[in-house]
Amino acid sequence: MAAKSEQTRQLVADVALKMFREIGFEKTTMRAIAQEAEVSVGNAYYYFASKDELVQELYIQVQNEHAEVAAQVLNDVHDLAGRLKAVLHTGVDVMAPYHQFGSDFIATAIRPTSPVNPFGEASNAAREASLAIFRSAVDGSSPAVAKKLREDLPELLWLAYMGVALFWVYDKSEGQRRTRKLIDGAAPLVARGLSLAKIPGVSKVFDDVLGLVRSVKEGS
Amino acid sequence: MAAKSEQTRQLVADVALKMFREIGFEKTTMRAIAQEAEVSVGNAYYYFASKDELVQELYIQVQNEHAEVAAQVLNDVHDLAGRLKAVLHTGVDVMAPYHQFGSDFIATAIRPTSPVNPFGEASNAAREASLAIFRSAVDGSSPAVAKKLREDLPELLWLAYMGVALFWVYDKSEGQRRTRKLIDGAAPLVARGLSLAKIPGVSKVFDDVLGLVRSVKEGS
DNA sequence: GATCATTTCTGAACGCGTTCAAATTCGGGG
DNA sequence: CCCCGAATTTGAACGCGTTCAGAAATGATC
Repeated sequence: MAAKSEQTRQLVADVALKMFREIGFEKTTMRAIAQEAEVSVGNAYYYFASKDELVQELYIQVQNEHAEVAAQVLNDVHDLAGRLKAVLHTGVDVMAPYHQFGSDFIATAIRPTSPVNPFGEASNAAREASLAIFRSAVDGSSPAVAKKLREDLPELLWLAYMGVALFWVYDKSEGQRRTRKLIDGAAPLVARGLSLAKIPGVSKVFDDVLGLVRSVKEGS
Repeated sequence: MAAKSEQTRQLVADVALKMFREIGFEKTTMRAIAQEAEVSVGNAYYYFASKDELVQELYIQVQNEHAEVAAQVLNDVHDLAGRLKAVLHTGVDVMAPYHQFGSDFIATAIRPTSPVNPFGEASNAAREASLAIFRSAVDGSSPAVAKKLREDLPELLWLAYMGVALFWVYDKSEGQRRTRKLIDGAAPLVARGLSLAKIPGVSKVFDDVLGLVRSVKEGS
């Protein structure tokens, strides 16, 4: 029965995520996970090559939940500011249970060799899923976003989202109220700022920003 | 002789920084530092409570060097774009020897409990020194920056600088050419973007951005 | 049911950052 | 010169993430 193997894997992952949530990253030792799941340490390593891979498991799960919840909410909102708010707020919502875990997660994720590094190979799928949310938020908005912005905007918004996530990690206000405030304030501002692209003097600056983004994105 | 104590401290710090530069963060173990400096492991810990504090030593040294070099270069440049370029390029210059060390440094620094966290208490002095560079770059520029921007701009630029540093860490192009390109492209764009603040329709958006920044910066 | 390769599992061991009780060295007062 | 409290130094020990040789369970083949 191949299910037995998968069962052990799930057991370890479930125990780990539960402990991450309840007692944080550092106190959740591999030995403690193994003991709680009633397997040997080596057995946990048979399924997860490192503690980081257990973090990746969490990352994927949170990401999937975000995509699901955001898609739901986006059905009812049509202006760009509202859609941005929706995506960002739902993002913070799904991360909420892991707030105390956040700084350790980011310290792990920021290392280029980490499987959870959002810019890295190992999380291509997760990043694409996350990018798709922003693409949907932009493409589905009415009034429509200026054509020339439509291609690069989702990626820039996703980058901004990484910034919001960083802000959220450091946000010690109760319920991370300041992050909510930032989202509520920034989303309409971004929408209004983008609408300025029609003003002739401003348009050129926008073009140059996009040009710079594109030239820097590619290597060389 | 109190100098003997200081001598040991310096010896440990010097050996550590040299090893950080030459073989990176992970291979520079506390045991290796102790052995190279010909002291016991415990003795190294007598002067530095953790490996992180040795990283802090490096951080302060790099910061001081940046302040010094930047102040020098700023004497000869007067337009905002040029001054920004100068500060950013010199920043990258002084970090250069530690590029391979960068990701480990940032992973350490991003943890709120770390002494090198740029937003944390322990590096107030270093942050103020860094902020002062940007304040000088803004205040000393001619033509002058719009009055209403002058107070908050240095902090925002410093924040952007943190972003550039992050980009630099991930930049695997030879000599970090892409980071240089980003700086050369972004600095004039920022200067031009700021000059748009005079356009009536744009001015209001700027005001709102500043208002948001201020309201989010303070708690609650 | 016996055989055997493969998958799954075990726990001791390694090197790491860090801690700490004890040993050593130092410097000033008798 | 000697003594003593403080500063400095030592190295064994702890818990951590990770590794790995080998034991146990599994399932395909006859």
